[in-house]
Amino acid sequence: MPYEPTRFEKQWQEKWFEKFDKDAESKLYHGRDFDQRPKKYVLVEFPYPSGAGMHIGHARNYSMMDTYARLHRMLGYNVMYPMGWDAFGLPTENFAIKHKRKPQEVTQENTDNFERQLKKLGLSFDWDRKIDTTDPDYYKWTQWIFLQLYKKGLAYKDEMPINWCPKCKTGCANEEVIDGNHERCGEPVTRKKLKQWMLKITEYADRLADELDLVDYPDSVVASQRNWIGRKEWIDIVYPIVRPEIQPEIQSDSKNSGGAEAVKSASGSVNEETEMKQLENLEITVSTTRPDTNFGATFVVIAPEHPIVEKLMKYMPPKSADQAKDYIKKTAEKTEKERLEEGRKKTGVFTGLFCKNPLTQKAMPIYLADFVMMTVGTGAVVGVPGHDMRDFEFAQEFDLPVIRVVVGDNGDKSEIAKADQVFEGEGRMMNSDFLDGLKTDEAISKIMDYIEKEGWGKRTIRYHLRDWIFSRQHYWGEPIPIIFCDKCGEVPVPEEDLPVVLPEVDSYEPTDTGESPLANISDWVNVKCPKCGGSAQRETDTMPNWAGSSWYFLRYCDPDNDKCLADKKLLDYWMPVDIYDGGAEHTTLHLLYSRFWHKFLNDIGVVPGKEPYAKRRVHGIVLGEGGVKMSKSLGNVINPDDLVNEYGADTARCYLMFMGPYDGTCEWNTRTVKGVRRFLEKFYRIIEAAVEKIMKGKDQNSDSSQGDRKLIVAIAKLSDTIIDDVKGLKFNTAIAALMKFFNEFGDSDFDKTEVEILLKLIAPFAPHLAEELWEKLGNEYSIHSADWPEFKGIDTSEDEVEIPVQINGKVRGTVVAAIKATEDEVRALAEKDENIAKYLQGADVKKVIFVPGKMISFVL
RNA sequence: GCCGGGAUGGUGGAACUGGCAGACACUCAGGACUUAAAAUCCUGUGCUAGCAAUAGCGUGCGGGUUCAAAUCCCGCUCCCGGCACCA
Repeated sequence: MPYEPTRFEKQWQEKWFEKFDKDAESKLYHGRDFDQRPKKYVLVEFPYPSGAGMHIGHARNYSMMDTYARLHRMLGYNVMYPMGWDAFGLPTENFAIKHKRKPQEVTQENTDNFERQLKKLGLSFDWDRKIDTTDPDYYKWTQWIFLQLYKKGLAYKDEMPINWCPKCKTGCANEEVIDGNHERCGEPVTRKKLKQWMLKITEYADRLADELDLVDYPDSVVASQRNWIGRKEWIDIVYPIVRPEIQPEIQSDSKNSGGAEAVKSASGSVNEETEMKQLENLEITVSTTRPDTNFGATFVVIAPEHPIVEKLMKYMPPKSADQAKDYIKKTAEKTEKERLEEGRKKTGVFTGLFCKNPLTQKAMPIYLADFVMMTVGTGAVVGVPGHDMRDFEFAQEFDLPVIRVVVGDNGDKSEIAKADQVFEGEGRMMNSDFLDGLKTDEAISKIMDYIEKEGWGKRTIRYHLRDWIFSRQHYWGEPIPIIFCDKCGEVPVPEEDLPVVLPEVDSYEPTDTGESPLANISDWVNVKCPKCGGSAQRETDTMPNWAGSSWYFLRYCDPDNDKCLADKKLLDYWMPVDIYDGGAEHTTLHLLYSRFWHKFLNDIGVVPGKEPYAKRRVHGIVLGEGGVKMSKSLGNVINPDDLVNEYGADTARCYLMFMGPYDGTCEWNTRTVKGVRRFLEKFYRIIEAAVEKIMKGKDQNSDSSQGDRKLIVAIAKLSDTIIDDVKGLKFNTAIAALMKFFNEFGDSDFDKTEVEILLKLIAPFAPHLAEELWEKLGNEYSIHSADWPEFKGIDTSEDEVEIPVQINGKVRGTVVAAIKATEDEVRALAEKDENIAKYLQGADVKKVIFVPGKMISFVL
C-alpha cells in the first residue's frame, strides 16, 4: 500500500490521547510521580491561545521538543512534557470587547482549538497535567504568591509615572506602546502618575545576577540578563549650592546667553571676583560611574522632575524661576513620541544657581534638562563635555567650556571642539592634578577613595533593573487580593478567602477614570473589611500577564492540588526543569520574573532549589518564503492544520525539524516539504515491504540469519548519531542521518530485528508511521513505550579507514589502511599510490606528520 | 553607541577538540517508465580548464600563526537580534 498518512494518523492520535484507560499506568505520555527511573522535566513555553490559532513556529518548537521527549522516554527516562495555557491578557480582552462576548468563553474556544491543533501534530504532551492561568483553581495560587510577597514587604503600592493614553483614558503597558503611540488607538502616549502595585525585584538583583553561575544558559541569555540587571558601582557626590550675589545679566538676558555669560564669569576665578553666597543647607547630590573625569566637569544638570527643583526655585533669580517652571511644565506634557522625535537635540534652562566642586574649587552652573532622567542615578549629573557625547551636545547648545582630561591610545591631547573628538573611552588622565598619568580604572578607584576620605561623597551599587510595576487597569487578569478599609487601610485578603474570583460582567471597557473596569462593579468592589468588618473596597487593578507564567512550571508538578500550589514532595521529585525551550523574546522579562518568584518561594520554604531551570535553550523562528515575517496582511501565514492535512503530521513534524538548525532563523519552503514527504514515503515503502515479507514467512525461521555485519554496524552508528544529535538539539542533522542511511542501505534485505530497530529509530520523529508499521509487524502497543535499541557486542569501530595523503598541506590522494596502521605502514601504502609517487619522486622529504587513523602529510 | 550572534555552491544548510569543505535536502540538467504529461525511479550537479586521469581556484574582506585554517590570532565590511539620552 502506498504511504497515506491520513489513513492512520488520526486513529493513532485517538488511541494515544483519547481512548487510553483511566489507569495512569497505561497512559503512554504520562509523567509518573515518584517513578524509580531518572526523571526528565522537558518544558516548553506555554502558548498564549489567540483566536488566530497556532503559529507554525509553535508547531516547530513543540515538534522539536517532542522528539527530544520521545527519545528520552525510550532511553528509559520518566519524562514529563506538559502543556497549558497562558490565557490572561489584552488580545482576548480586546476581542471580547469588540464582539461583546465573555473573555471566559473566548478563552475556552481558543484553548480548545489549540489543544486540537497540538493533538493533530501527534505531540506527546501529558494532558493530565494541563493548566490554565485563567482557571480560578490556578490563579488562586498566583494570588497566594502575591500575598506572600506582600507579607514579606516585597509588594507595595507607590505612585509611579506610567504610560497613559489620553484618548482611551487608560494606563497601558510598555509592550502596548509602539513607537510612542498606543497600539490600540494610535494616539501618542503620555506619562501620568498613578498609584501602582510594585514588586521589589531589586532586592533580588544581586542573586539574579550572581546565581546565573548555577545554570546552563546560552551566553547571550546570561549576557542580556546581567545587562538588564545592570549592576554598576557609582559614586554619589554632594555639591553645596551657591548663588552669585549680583548677576543682573542673568535676569535680563534671553534664555541661552544668560547661562553662557554666567559660565564665562563662573569658570574664571569666581571666588575672588564674584561674591558667591552659600545657600544654607542646600546641596545637590550628583551620581556618576566616571568620577575620574571630574576635573573636566564644567556644569551640573538636574532632571526637571527632580524634587529638589522646588526648593531651588526660592533661590533662583525670578526670570530663571519663570523659565524653569515653563520648562518643567512642557517636559511633563511631552509625549514619548515627541521626545523621540527631538532626537539628540538638547534643551534645558539655566537656574541662575551654581554649585561648588570641592575638587577644583570651581563654580559649576546648574541647569535643568530633560535628557537627564529622574530614574537614573540620583537624577542629577555632573557635565563632563569632553568625555560624554550628551554633555558635549549640551555644552555646545549652551556655550559651556570643554576640558580634556583623558588621552586615548592615539596620544591625541588636542582641545575638544567637535563632536567626533569627544572621547568616551578609557585612557590616561591629564589636566587632573593628582590623577595625571593614571589609567582610567586606576583613576576611578583613586578618586573614589579620595572623595570618600574627604567626606564629599559615597560609593553606591546601583542597578539598571527597577522594581516591577505589577498593576494593570484591565479586566482580564488576576485580581490583586487586597482590600482597602476606611479604618484599617490596606488589608490583605485572608488566604482562606482565595481565590478572589473575577466577577462576570457585561462590559469590559476601560473606565473614564483610568481605573480597571472592575471598579464599576459595585457588588464586587464593596466588601467588609476582613479585619474590622467595616466598609471597605477591593483593589480593582489586576496583575500583569507575566504573573501566571512566573510559576506555571511548578504547578505542572501537581496540577490539581487544592491545599498548596504544589506538594513539596512532588516538587522535590520533579524540579528543577531539566531543559526549558523558549523564544528569544522572553530572555529578559519572563526569565527574570520567574527566576525572581522561584527564589522568593525558595526563601520562604515552598519550593526546592535556588534556580528553576537547570538548562535554557533558545529556539529560532520561522519566517515566510523570502525571509519576511509571516503576517495576515502579507497573506503568507502557514496554518499548521493545512500543512498536516496536505502532507500528514509526520511530514509536517519532520520538515519543521529538518528546515534548519534548532536556534536558526528558518525560511518556509514548500519544495523542501515535498522532499521530506518523499523520504517518509520511501521509508514506508521499504519497511512495509520488509514487514509483509516477514509476516508471510513468519513460520519459517527467517530471523535466524546473522544479518549483514556491515548493515548492523551502520544501524548501530545511526542510533548513536540520533542520540547525540537529539540530545544536542540537532534535529536537522538527525533526520539527514536517517535519509543518508536509506540512500545507502535502502535496498537491503532487512530481517525482523532490523526492521524493529529502524522503526524505533524513526519513532521520535515520525511517531504515527512508526506506530502503524510496528503494529503491522504484530508487535504489542506501543512502540512509544518500547526501549531504545541496544547494540551490545557490536563493535562499531571500523577496521579499515580511508586516509587522506597530503603533500605540502594539499590532499593529493587517499589510501585505505587498517585503522591501527603505523606511520611506516601508511607511508608505504602512500608511496605505492601513483599520484603520490609522482610528487615524492626525486623530492626531498623534510618531515612527515602522521595522525593515526586520520591523515598523513609529507613536507617536501 | 553597548551587548550577543552571523556571513560556507543556484538555494536551505553540514563539517567532533585545526586534519579529505559542501553531508542531507531543494533546484537544475540528462536518462528510464508513459501515446503524452504529472508522479516515481536512476545518473550528474562548487567554479575554471580538460574526453579523462588530473590541475588551478574556492568558506564576507585584508593580514598572520601552522605541515595543515570555514575552524585559532590581529585589523575591517556588511547583516540579524536585544538594550539604550543609563551619566
